[in-house]
Amino acid sequence: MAKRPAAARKRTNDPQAMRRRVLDVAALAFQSGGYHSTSTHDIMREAGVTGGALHHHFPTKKAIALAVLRERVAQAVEQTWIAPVRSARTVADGIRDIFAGTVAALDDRGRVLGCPLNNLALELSLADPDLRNEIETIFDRWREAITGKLRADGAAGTEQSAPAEDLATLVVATYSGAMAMAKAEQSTAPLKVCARQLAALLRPRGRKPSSR
Amino acid sequence: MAKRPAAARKRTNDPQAMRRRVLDVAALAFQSGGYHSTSTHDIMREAGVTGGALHHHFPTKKAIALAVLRERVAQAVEQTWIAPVRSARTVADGIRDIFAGTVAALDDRGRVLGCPLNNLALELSLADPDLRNEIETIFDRWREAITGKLRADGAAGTEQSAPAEDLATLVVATYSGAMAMAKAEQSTAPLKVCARQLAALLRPRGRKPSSR
Amino acid sequence: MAKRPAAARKRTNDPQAMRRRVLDVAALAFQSGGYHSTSTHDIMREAGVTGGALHHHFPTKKAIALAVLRERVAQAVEQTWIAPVRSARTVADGIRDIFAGTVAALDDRGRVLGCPLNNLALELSLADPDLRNEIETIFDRWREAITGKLRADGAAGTEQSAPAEDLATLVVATYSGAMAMAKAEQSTAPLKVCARQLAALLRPRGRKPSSR
Amino acid sequence: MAKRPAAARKRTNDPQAMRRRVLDVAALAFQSGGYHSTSTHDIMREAGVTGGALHHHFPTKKAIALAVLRERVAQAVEQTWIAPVRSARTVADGIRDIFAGTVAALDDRGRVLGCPLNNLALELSLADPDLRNEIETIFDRWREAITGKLRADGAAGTEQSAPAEDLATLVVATYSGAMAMAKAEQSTAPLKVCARQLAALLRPRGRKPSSR
DNA sequence: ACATACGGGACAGCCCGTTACT
DNA sequence: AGTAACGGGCTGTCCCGTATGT
Repeated sequence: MAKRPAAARKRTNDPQAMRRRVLDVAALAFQSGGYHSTSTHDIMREAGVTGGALHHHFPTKKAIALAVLRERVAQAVEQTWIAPVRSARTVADGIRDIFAGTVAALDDRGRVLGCPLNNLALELSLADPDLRNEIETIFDRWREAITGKLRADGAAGTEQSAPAEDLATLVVATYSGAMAMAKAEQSTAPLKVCARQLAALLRPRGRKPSSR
Repeated sequence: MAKRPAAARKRTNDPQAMRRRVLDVAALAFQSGGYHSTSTHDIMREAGVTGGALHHHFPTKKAIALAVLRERVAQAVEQTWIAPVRSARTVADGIRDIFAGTVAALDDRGRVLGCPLNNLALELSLADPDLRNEIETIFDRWREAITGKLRADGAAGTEQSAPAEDLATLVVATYSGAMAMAKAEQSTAPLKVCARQLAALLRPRGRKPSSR
Repeated sequence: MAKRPAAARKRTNDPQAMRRRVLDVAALAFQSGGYHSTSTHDIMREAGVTGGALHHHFPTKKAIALAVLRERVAQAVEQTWIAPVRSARTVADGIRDIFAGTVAALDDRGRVLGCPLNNLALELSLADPDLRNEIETIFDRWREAITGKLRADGAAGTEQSAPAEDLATLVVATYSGAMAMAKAEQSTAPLKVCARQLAALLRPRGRKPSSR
Repeated sequence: MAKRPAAARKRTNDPQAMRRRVLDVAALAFQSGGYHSTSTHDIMREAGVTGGALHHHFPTKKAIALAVLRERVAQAVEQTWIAPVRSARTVADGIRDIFAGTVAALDDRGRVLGCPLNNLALELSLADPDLRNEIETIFDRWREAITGKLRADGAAGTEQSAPAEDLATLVVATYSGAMAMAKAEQSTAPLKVCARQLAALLRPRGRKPSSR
């Protein structure tokens, strides 16, 4: 009672899988070579998708970038930062583990590709307002997750010397910058160093901080 | 008996000026739109240079990028960071002033173009080893200048809790990351926040900060 | 137990209305921008029709063109020329009124789109024999209507100096050419001028024209 | 001590020849298939020109169309209409000869390609203001040449019953329309018919035509 | 030192048509 | 009858680099 003979090669419509494949390929390519260096043909070839199909799902290259930001980069930030920070005992613990995890992942791989958000942020922020907006949103959510956790820490007795928002900004900035340096030097050293510094900064100081 | 009247003569043999013009234009274009988004024709048009002349000075586009890194970006880092840090009273003072100066400069202008070194670093580090090398060198010099000054501070009695190299890395990373966020948000707020945090961090512990 | 609520139901099975909408949209688009400049997607979007539905009614783009010629352009010629000429008192009167009506219609609208038959004739006559054939047929019917009326006029006492077929050809050619010039100049002036000339030509010789 | 062996294939820069080749090919292609049906690749292949060279001389396809209008179509109108009309004994004679020449030329060839000006006029007048402007200019010059000659005829004793401008418009419109019909029917018959009618119209009234 | 002409190959986007599916 | 996914190929444009010419 098979509806279809196995021999006949048929096209099977599976838009979600195709869309997923395209975004996976594009996300990797954008991170490896950047947005402008990645041609739509590269994506098509790599994802095994024809031009017509690609154009059906993403009318322009920018649409791919937007979807990558929304459905891949945001998700990556969520998985590697937001969720771990929230589930960590304290922010300091979370950050330490996140840095350590990132370093381990990079050491496993050969090349340091850098932070996907940062890569696209620097390349596209000035190029297009829509993309910039999306990028900003991801940065905001990232920062807010840390802010929230810092406040929770404070409420739990771990006092901080500075406003939670500011500390969160510092953390995000330092991570981003360390990633940029790691990419430029092709070494995880900057990440390790910055992890230590941030840990020291976030560690409750032995005695009450004088004031400020 | 010249075919063209002297008045219409446009060609002024001044290779150095031409080279300078090309690099100025390219440096700005690379920062505004990135390396790949800037075509050689853009540069030619903007600099008022023909293809032949451009090719005479820079055989390839990569050569322009290299020259921009060596003669413009390195110089910018030298002027905005290395020299000020060296001539400052302490690292903390220097950094505070540098951040303040950067913020002021950005506020004057409309758009936040980001750190030229960082921009090119993220776009080109993986694309070409020569360029990556050049970028790494600039990062190194930058960090070393801070390291040296931190050591001098320490010798002068201002103690630091962490190795000078590590603190320098943190400073560079934080500045780079803050610049990335500033570019993404088109706001100088991240720079201001990070400046405050770095200042607190570099301030000798145990006693009240002088003022500010 | 439908998956979609009845309110959101959009699909109204009305093949004739859909077909009519497609042809209306296509006829206008072909006249405004030409056949080749109008994409099937333009038509689909404008008519609110999906690709499959369009393909169901018209397997190819050429089929749309054929249908537009047969069911829209031919009809337009019939309405604006053939019927008015037949029902006019004399050919001269009919032509005068037709030109006047056309001028009035164009003056009302902003742009002079030109004669739909002429537009498609010049663009498609050489491209496809079937289309050319259809176009020729419409031209023939147009000319024959005028020829017949001229003969009737002659039988009624209004003599003509030339064969009716030739005069009809002249009228059609002059109208077409005047329309082309009107389109090129975006002005109805050529039509007005040619209308006067044709009127003078068709006016019975030998005695003074009554008026106008 | 020859600098180079004769066997080596050399590139010889001949911009004018290349430009001429491109325009010749484009003019023919635009007339045969129309502007939109002619791809730039067609032109490149046919003219033996590479993409880079084509782009150097004509940055856009529209630039090719403009040049074709200015340097080929305008020239064709000048050669086939303006010059002959001016050098003819009377307008009537000139028009008769021009129509006859056109018919002869078309009969020689297999296909009736139509009037190049008219073809482009109908296809491009609404598409682009610059092109429309150029087309209008050519129409104007054409009409003015006839107008001028008509006035000269009048001064020489051959009276006309209508303003010279109007008669010129009629002539141009009738020729254009006859050409459109000729193209649609792939026959020179409409041209012959219209030639006779125009001749009769331009013949001074009141006395029998000499002969022919 | 500088200018113009040119070579090829890519780029993103769009085209028309078809096929799977409801 | 109608929808959405999909196939490839083509479009105009632009790219960087080089060769020819002054």
